[in-house]
Amino acid sequence: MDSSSETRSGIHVAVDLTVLTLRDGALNVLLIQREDDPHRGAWALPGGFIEEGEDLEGAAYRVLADEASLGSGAVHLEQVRTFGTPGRDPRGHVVSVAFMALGANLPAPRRGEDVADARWWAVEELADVPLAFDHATVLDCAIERARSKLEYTTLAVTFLPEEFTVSQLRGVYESVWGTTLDAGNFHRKATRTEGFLEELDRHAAPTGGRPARLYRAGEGTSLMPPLLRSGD
Amino acid sequence: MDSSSETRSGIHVAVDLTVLTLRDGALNVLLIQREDDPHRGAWALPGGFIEEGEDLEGAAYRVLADEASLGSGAVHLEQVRTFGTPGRDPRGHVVSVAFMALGANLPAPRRGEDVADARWWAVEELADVPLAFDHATVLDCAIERARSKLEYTTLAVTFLPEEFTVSQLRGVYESVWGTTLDAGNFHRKATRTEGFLEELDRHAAPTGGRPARLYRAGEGTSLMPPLLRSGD
DNA sequence: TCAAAAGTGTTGCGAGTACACCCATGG
DNA sequence: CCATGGGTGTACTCGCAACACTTTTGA
Repeated sequence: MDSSSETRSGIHVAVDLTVLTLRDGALNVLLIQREDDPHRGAWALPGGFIEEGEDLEGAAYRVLADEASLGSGAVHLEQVRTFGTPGRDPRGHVVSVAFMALGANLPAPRRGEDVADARWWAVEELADVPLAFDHATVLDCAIERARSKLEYTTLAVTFLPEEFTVSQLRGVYESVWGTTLDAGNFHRKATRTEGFLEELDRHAAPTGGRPARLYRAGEGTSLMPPLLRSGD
Repeated sequence: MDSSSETRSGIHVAVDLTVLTLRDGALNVLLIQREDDPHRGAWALPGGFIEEGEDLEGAAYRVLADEASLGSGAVHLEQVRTFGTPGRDPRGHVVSVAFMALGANLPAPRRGEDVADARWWAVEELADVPLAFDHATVLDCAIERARSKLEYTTLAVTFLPEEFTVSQLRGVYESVWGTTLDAGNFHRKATRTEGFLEELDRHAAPTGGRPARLYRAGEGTSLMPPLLRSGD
């Protein structure tokens, strides 16, 4: 990735990543602080230009490794949308394919090359922070995609470790949606939906009450019928 | 658009369009027959390279005009997904942003430049036809998007003229989904869903039975609760 | 009068919501 | 014993599927 600020001729293709995880029960996104112009010092989504012969997903995984020091192991990567309005990048015409990456317990990032700083931000506290380029729009788009995919897919489990309790799963929904859900109804719905959860014989260590049974992700990927955000 | 078959260096960005309409109660897609290599003589989705400084949507509308002789008036254009696997185009590394365009009563296409032929195909009869590049995948992706968006948006009306009957609207769902729906239940659902339909005082000419009231599209864009494909 | 299409009524079922209530553990 | 969280039972409501039925036209 050429991070100089000179204008470049031709159309360039980039990927931008919205990396989401849960930290302390809040939805967090990984931002990097730009070391170079344009938008030097501003916070931005990790991203980079794709190289000739490189796959879009491949480029996304490369950026994940370079700028976020995250391996491809425990993340769910998915294309969101492509942004290509001329002028969105002052260096020239850049068409950027936005991805979202979801993971469980992602580590604090090491800062990569061309990056002044990198850290997790709670999406709630991000309202006032001006982001570089059109990344505020890209971020909104990815978050809305994640929120809606929780409704009709089993994607929520990607925010959790391999073994988890129903309460933890409910916590994912509550954190991502910013709502509260009825514990009993959620338990029934989650455990009775075919393919969502696989019951284990073990229990988690009690946290002040009755110990919760452990589950792991089931085989299914779609939730039918879906789990709807109530206050919609 | 350079349609020669020589390999080009650098990464190129294109748009590919899945233009859908209803003809004789069947979902049809517009394909063009390629005049030049690669895939000379094969049927393909209309598409073209974007020019520097050109918007993605702008490029899509330009292709619609050039290759399908369709104005931007009566089509709903929407981005679907971006395909960028190296090798999908033998000329070099081409990243293609797929769009779907939906319209009512779209005219028989004039063939544009670099196009040997252009015509509508019923998507049903397309199973055996080999398409150029990865366009079979792109087409499937767009059709599935259109099918699912009928469920939770008011998009179905874009397949109809400005004034239409509830039966015609039901016909859209039946054609696109390839199902049959209960006429009475559909009528209730469509007319009672807030923002979907706006009732007019006129009736359509009878077609062998009681004349149907005319409606036009309402203000709303989302269907809540959604209209689900039953056999899912 | 009959066929055909538009539109309404009715009933039963499946699923969600609210909330009461029991279960199992630690303090 | 009590507090806390896990998990179940139950009553109410809402929306849909099925399908019978009425309305309004042309032949």
